[in-house]
Amino acid sequence: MINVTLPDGSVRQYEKGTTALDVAKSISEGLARNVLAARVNGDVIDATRELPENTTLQLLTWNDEDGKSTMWHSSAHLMAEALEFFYPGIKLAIGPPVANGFYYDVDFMEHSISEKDLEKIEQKMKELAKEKNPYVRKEVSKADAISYFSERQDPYKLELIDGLEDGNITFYTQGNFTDLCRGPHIPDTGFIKAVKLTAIAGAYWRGDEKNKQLTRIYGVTFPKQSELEDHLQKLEEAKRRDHRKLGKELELFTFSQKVGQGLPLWLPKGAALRERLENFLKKAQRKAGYDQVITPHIGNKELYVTSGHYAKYGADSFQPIRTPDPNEEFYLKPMNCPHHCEIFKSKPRSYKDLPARFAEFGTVYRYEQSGELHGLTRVRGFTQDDAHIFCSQDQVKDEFKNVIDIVLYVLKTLNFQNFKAQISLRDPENPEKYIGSDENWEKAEQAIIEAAAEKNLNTVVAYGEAAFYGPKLDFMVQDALGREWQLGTIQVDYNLPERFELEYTGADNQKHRPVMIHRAPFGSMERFVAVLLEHCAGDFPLWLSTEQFAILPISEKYNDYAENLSQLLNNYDIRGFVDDRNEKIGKKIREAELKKIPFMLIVGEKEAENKEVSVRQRGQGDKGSMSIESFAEIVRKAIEEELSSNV
RNA sequence: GCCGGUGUAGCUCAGUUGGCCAGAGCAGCUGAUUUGUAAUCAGCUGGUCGGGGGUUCGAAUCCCUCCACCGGCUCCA
Repeated sequence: MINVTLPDGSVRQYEKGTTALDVAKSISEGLARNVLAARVNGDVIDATRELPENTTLQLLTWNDEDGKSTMWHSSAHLMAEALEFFYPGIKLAIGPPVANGFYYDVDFMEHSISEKDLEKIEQKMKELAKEKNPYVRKEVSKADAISYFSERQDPYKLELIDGLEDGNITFYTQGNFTDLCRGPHIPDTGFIKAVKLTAIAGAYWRGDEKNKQLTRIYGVTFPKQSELEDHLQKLEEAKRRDHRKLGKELELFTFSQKVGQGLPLWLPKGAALRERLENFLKKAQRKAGYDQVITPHIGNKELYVTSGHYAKYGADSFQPIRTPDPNEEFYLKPMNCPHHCEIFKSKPRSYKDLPARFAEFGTVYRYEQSGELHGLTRVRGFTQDDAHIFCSQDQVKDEFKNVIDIVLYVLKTLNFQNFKAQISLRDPENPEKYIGSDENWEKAEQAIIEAAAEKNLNTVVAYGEAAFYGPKLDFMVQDALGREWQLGTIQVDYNLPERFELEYTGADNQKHRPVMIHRAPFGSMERFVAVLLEHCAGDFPLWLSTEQFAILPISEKYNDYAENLSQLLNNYDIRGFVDDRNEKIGKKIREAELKKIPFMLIVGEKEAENKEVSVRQRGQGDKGSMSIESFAEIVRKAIEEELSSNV
């Protein structure tokens, strides 16, 4: 007999040879139908494998992340089976589950495949799924594994086997398909009820662009057709919120082939939005003791030789700007830090001057690979809400906490609840990759960890993700498709103060090297606006809206009254316009709603007589009539509330 | 940069077995209408069919090439 401990703490006894699936059946048939895999003593294994004598068991279903990924992993095998049916002789590389489904990388050899072929592959997968073929696990020796894939002339699997230990190799077979695989897998293909192959893309073998490029097919499967439909609906919603689409519709920004790839043009409404965000942050920074500075868009080559960026990125960036003097070269600035270092150096500094905080909305240019460009999130010219703090090592922690406060204020004011904070530290295995003394690194890493803890941040620690010049703390949020984007960042830098030979005089009258902290709460104006657009679907908070109200006269007779109201609201510092076109009220309302204007003020005979306005709120409909003063008060209070989210 | 896809009016899109002057809706302009909470009606304007080259009696449609965009890969100070 074996003892099985379930998550609720209860212990049950079973015959030797019992599987997780048997346990599920003993609890209920319904549960058994939903069990995709099992967590046994911490490891996720097939639900069909024999349980050890003392087992802590958790049955995994579609509601568990591990259940889901097991299903998707099995789906990748199912897709491979279908692919081999249509394209005999193809070579399979790897087929793992990912965040939103699975993929398989395939070398199609002489075959070619396009999106049109996906449907027939889906159909075949569904057919195969209906056969309810079990996924059968088999342990094989390394020699047998090699001989199996040698016969099939699959160089990719052979390379993978080469890296595996003998005695630790397993094959999984379902139907007519056998694959090298660690598993685990779902009990049989019948669990897969809905299939959607989503995309074809290129991917390099082992992610190295020197290797052969394979064809990657992405797909997603579900245990119910309705779940697939929900998923597709979510994708539609994501498309609706896409910042590129909204940016065009709301006339915020555009691109021009003539101006160049990745170089956004901010339209009047977009520029107004940006200005509001900048002022919002400037105000917060002023309170936090920052000084605003301004530096030019280009810098002498010497500046970047000193900073080290010339050696590292010179050849892959925008090429130099020349002058009539053949010995002179200027570069577009790829970052603001070197300029700010020179500002620090502009006069002797004392410890009493520290921390010095220089802030600039600095526009920088980076030659990103053309395939990397994406709307406003990845561009070649962008404006960082940059600042550099020069402080002593002892001040790092407090400065970090102050910056965290600003970042949180920004995220909270704009209603980003689902952000992640990542602490990036050294890779303990490769200490030689980093510059700066061990002691300073130790101190800085500790300072970040403590600052984050004291600010109650929910953090993940990533070893080896630090920059070569210092550890950092990044804030990530998700876009409409669930892709993660880094917004705010705070980085410690030991490199530039060294290279620029920055120093200050300490209380001991000795020269000391300051620590530099880079930070950008938005990240960049471009990326932040993009993510914000997707986050709020274009429904900006009132304080950010370019047009806070639209006055809609019922007929042209009331245009004068409307114009007066508009002036009045302007005096209250509320922005908006009068839609004095000769159109029906229904049309004016529709268009104002589509333009995402927060308040529509409808005026006609009644309102003109009673000196009132009829207020309609975006997405909520009629709010009734009131005086213009009451309306102004409502707006004032709403904005005050939006901006008061103190940390 | 690489793989795959797309490019027709300001916007959204029809039109591709090569063939009458390249179409629609919205937007814009003109006029009628003077309107009560998500589209009033009529007329008009607008396109080197992404750029260049080629095949053909004839090209939006077929071929070559370049550019941009989209989905990925790689990269991201």
